[in-house]
Amino acid sequence: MKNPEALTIGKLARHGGVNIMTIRYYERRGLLPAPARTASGYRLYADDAVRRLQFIRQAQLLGFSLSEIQDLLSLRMQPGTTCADIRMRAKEKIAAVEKKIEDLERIKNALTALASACRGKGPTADCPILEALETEHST
Amino acid sequence: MKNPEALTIGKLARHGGVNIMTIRYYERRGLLPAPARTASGYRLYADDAVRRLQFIRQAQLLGFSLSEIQDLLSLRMQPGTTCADIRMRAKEKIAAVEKKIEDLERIKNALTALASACRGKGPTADCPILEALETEHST
DNA sequence: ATAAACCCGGTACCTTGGTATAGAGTCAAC
DNA sequence: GTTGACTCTATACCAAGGTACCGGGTTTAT
Repeated sequence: MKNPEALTIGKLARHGGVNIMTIRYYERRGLLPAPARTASGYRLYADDAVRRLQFIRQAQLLGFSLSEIQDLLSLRMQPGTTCADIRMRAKEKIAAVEKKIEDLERIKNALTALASACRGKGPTADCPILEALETEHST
Repeated sequence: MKNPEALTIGKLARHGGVNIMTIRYYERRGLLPAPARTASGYRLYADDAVRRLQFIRQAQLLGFSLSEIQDLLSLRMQPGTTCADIRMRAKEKIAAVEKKIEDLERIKNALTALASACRGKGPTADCPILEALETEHST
């Protein structure tokens, strides 16, 4: 290991704040390219692996699944892909997030209605929340 | 099968709009009590099984996990449990849902900012979305 | 020169909420 | 009296995103 910029898997992991196994997992999934190896088989990563890992982590934080990230990464590689293609993925994700928020709002409203119907006194036999759960009711 | 209110598993499944396997799965998980059996081993459900299945389905729609539903069901059984105990579960769930909504709002805002920074023109090399993903950035 | 720390591949395991398959037995109808 | 629909148990499999273990080899530091 004479190359000063080469990282072993452990260093890359610490750098990126992830587990070593996660890195190997990403490689198996095709999210990280297979790196160079030493004569004894140790993985050696160049600096761009750090950026790549960063990319994956950030995209995950923004709600992209690993498959979607794979898609973004391969889009980026393909010549002919434009900024508009990427932006479309972002817009789709925004729409999906908005839908999820709406679903959760509906759930929250239903739960709030139930909780406020319950005086919080008495035995469970009289609990309006439990009663409501036993009967069909469009959320 | 002489009991007019006894349901085979298939009928219960159709009644509740779930798969037969799902019912057996719920039984294994302890969400549905083990029903009576015919001499040949067929499950025979009474009417309350329909209500129980309903309960599970409704609670799921409100965002409760199967474990939480199990908790609700056993609470209901335990003498001494009050309406307030149930209401507390509902309030906790409301808080969890609110937190999830906040997380998603933050994600949505970050994505929206990225998408609006992207003019949607040019090659991916200049895409501000991809650039942003490669650099640390608190969402 | 030897112990500690690191890395290898392969496989199995975890969570959540189910679904599928196989091989066998049972029930109802014609 | 047999065909077809139904049910049984047990086991395996799915997505998603990892995590853990095992038995071994390697590198580094003292």
